[in-house]
Amino acid sequence: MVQRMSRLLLKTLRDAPADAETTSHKLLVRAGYVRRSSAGMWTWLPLGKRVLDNVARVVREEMDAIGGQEVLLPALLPQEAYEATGRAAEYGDLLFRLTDRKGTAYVLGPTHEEIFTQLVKDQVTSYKDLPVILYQVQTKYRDEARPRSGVLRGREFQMKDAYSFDTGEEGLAEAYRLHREAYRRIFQRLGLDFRIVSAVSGAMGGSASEEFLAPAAAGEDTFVDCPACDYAANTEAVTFTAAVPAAVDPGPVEELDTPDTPTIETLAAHLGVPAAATLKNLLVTVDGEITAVGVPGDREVDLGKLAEHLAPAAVALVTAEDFAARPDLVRGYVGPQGLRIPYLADPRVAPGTAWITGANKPGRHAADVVCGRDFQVDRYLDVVTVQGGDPCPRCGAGLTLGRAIEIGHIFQLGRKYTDTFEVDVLGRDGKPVRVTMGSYGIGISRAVAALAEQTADEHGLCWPREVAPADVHVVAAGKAAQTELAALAADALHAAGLRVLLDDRAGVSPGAKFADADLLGVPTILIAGRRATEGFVELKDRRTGEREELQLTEALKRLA
RNA sequence: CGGGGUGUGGCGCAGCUUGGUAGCGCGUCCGCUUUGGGAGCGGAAGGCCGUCGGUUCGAAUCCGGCCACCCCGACCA
Repeated sequence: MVQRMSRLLLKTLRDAPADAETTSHKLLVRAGYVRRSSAGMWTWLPLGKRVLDNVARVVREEMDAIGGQEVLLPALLPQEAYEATGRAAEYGDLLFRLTDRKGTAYVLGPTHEEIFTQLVKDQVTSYKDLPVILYQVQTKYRDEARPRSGVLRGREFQMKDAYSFDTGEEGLAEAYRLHREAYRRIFQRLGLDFRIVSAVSGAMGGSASEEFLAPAAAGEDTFVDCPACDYAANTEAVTFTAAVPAAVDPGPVEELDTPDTPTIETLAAHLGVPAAATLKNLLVTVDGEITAVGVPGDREVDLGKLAEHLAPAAVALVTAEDFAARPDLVRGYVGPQGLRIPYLADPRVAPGTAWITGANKPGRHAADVVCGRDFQVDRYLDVVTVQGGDPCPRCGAGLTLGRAIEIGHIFQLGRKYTDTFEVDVLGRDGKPVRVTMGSYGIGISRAVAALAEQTADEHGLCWPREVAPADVHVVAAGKAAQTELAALAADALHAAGLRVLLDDRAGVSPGAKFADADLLGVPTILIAGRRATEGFVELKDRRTGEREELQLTEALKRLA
C-alpha cells in the first residue's frame, strides 16, 4: 500500500537529543526511526521497523540459500545450561538473570550455543542427519556495563545466530566457508562497506574466527589493514614478527642524573631523545607475583593481550601497597638490570639492543643498557598495542589503523559445546562420533546503525534501496493540483510494484517536506511541484542530489 | 567497576551563584493569511522543576540520601 505520511506515526525532530553523539544515533532518532525506551533498550517505530525487517529479510534469504533452516528458540533460558559450559561465570554480570516463582534460575539469552547444542542432541542421532545448519533471528540480551551510541550497542538487540553441526573437520570447514560466502553476499546486498579480519575467539571458545567489520568513525573496534596485501585483523589479533635489532656498538652502561622524570614523556623531554629510545618497564602482578614487562617507550602494553598470553593466571597492575612492600622497586625509575623479578618483554627488546631505562634509583636513569649483556629477558611475548606503520606480518608493508563496527562474527567452535553435552551421532561404522560445531552471528539492529553511519550525509539518512523503508518518497508540494498529481503518481508507482511513501501532509510548507524527505533518506524522491498543472514532476536522487523535471508518465517509466 | 557530568512541558535550553511559587526557541492545538528548502500574525493547551528527606514564613534555587540517564576508560564482542 501507499504509506501516507498524514497517517504515519512519525515525528521528525529538528534537534538531536543532547545525549546523542554518533551520526546514526542522532539521525535515527531525529528521523523518527527509533526511540529510546530505557538504557540500551530501543523502540523501533514504523519506518525503523521496515529497515530492520529489510535487513533481516536479506539475511534470511542468504541463509536459506546455503541450506540454513530457520527455527525460533526461547529467549528466556534455564541458567543451568550456561552453568554446564562455564559461560554463566565467564559472562558474569553481562548476563541478565532472573528467577521464576519456584526459584528456578533463568537467563535472558546473550547467544544460544548451549540451547542449540541441546536441541541437536535430542533431534540428531545418525551421521545421516548431518550436516545441518540451524538459525534464528531473535532478540538477544546482554547487560552491557555501558550501552552506547543508540542501537549500535544496546542491551537488547536483534541478532541472527546460526549454528552448524558436522561429523568431522572437513564438514565444519565447509560450513564455515558457506557462511563466509553467505555473509559476503549479505553485506554486499545491504550496501555495506566491510572487511573480513582475523579475530580472537574470546568467550565463545574454539579456534578459527573471523569478524566482518564495517569501517566507520563511530566504530568501537580498531583494526589494521595492509595497503599492500589482503591482510587485515582486529588489533587484538595482530601478530608481530620480531624486529631485527640495529647493529650498534654500545659502550658501557652510563648512569644519568634525571630528576623529576618518572614518566617516559618527561624523561624523553629532559634528555632530548625520542621515546622509542627508552625502555618502559611496566610492573604487574601475575597471580600475585610482581613481574616486569619491558616495551619500547613509545609503546603501550595491551593488558588484554598480556592476560591472554598468561591465562589462566590473574594479571593486574601493581598497586601502591605492592610498591611499599618492595623498596628495591623505585616507582618511575625501574630498570631491568639487576632486577630480581621475572622479566617479560616485547620482541622489539631484542638481544643486542641498547636502551635508556631506569637506574633503580630515585631521579636516575641509565643509558646504553644492552639486552643480553646487562639484563636477560625471561620470556618474549607479543603484548604491545599495535600502531599505524607497524609492519604487516604477511608482507612487511606499513599497516594502517581504522575504526569499525563489528557486524558479523564467524567461529569454528569445534567440540567445546558438544563435549559438554556429549552430543554424539552413530557413524557409518556404527560407533559414536562426537559432533563438531560452528557458530555464526550477524547483528541485525547493529547493521542498521552501521548502514546509517556509512551512508548518511549532512542532510540526513540515505539508505541503499534494498533496505530503504520505501522505494520512492512522493512529495506533494502543497497546492491542490500538486496534491492531486502526487496522489496519482503514488498510486501508479504502487501499481507498478514499488513501495511508496507519500507526503500528503496538509499545511506543511514545501521546505519542511523537502527537509524531511532528505532526513528520512528514501533513495528516490518524486516531487509534484511548480509544474504540476502541466503534468510535470521532478525526480531527485537522494544520494547524488541530481534532479530532473519530466512528464509524470516519463517519470513512471523511469522508475518502474 | 573507576573518573567526569546531567536531570526544568514532546525536543533543545535558560532560571539556581544572591530562595519569593517557572520562562525562551522548536513542536502541538484553534483561526486567518501563506505555499519550492524547516512560513507570518493572533489566540491556546501542556511542567507536583528526577525522587525522598532536611533547613526556612517560603525551595527549581540551599543541605543530605537515593534513583535515573549520558560521556571517557576498563569490561564485552
